[in-house]
Amino acid sequence: MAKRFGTTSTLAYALLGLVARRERTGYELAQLMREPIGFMWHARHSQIYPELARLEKAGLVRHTLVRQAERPDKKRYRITPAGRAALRAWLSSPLDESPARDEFTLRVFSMWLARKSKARALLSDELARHEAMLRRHQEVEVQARRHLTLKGRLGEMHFANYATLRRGVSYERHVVDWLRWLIAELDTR
Amino acid sequence: MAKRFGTTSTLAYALLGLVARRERTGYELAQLMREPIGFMWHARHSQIYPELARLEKAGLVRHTLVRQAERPDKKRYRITPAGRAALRAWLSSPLDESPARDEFTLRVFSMWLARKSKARALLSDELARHEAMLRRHQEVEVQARRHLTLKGRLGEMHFANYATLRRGVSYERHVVDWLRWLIAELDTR
DNA sequence: TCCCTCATGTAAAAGGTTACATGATTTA
DNA sequence: TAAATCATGTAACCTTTTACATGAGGGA
Repeated sequence: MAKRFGTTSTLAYALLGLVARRERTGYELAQLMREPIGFMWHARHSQIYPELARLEKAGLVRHTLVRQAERPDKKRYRITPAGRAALRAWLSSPLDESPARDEFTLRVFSMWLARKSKARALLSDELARHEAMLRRHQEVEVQARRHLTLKGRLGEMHFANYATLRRGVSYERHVVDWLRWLIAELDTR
Repeated sequence: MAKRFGTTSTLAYALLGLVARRERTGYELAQLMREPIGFMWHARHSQIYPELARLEKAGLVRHTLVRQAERPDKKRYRITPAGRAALRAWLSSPLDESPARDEFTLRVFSMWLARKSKARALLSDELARHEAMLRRHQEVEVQARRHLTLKGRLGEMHFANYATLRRGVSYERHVVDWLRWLIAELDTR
């Protein structure tokens, strides 16, 4: 009979998804939650450390202590078979659409209250930010494409990386296009 | 000297943005947080009613009681000059990027663990959902375009509506394109 | 008869951010 | 000398979800 694992949050699966790929310390996971996977799910170290403890209590990960001389000791976590099974089960579990929270678009919705100069500033700032993001994503995408020739499990893992990066590029491109259209419209009126 | 309004959450501005357009009851706001504005910022009635009370205490909205015979009485809220000022100030306040939380892409990131049939099911379900959303957005966009000829404040308000809808259409189109690419890639490998 | 709509709230719990706490080593 | 990196944690607070609570009227 299979064990139940209490309430398992999405953060848990974000962490499991990273630890499934290779062993990680809490510190490393906190770094990763900024950049590569952070574009999909963000978390701070204050949330990560307790969550790792919970995952370990549930038997989904286990850690070994790595003693260090010049640096603080660290805990290296790896996924257990139960953890991998939980992650796999989550993949095909029903997905209910996550509530949208887009503060920028919310501002655009009330933009008609602002003076045109303020509105323009808001839009061009955002455009600059997304143009920078687009460039950054594209650079990483080029690197990721190199690993694509691999076959088997490892190849599929690299392909998953590549697929999520493509999404990032596609997303930023759509935002940039929309913002450029919006700025042009605003200048015409 | 201008009054300070404690900590004002993004939800507060979502509500103010709606009440600035026309008087609303809490119940109506809760409906709106599902569909039109709900695509930008979502909230439940259990969050909305207390927030309206806070906004009123801060002097940003005021309500009048509307007595009804066959239905429960309701509170009709309208924005105050201070509320409109707060909303305007928020528009040009510094915007820090909101943390990404996209459970679907997170699943794609760990998709390599699943059997191909499961992965396909996950992707085509999501594709169907976004294709439906795209159609729905496009329909509303057509209606919104009709109001675009108006001039002045009202015209700019309708333009803001139209702009956010365009964003919705653009977003859904990017997701649909990405998912179609991903499914095609998966079938090729 | 049962569920949905209208209409407003409160309470408990979960999820997430900010701040507090420590301490050695390296870089500017 | 000041700040950043490595490395782990806890506590207080705010935000959001889920559940509890009430009650009349209309439609399947």
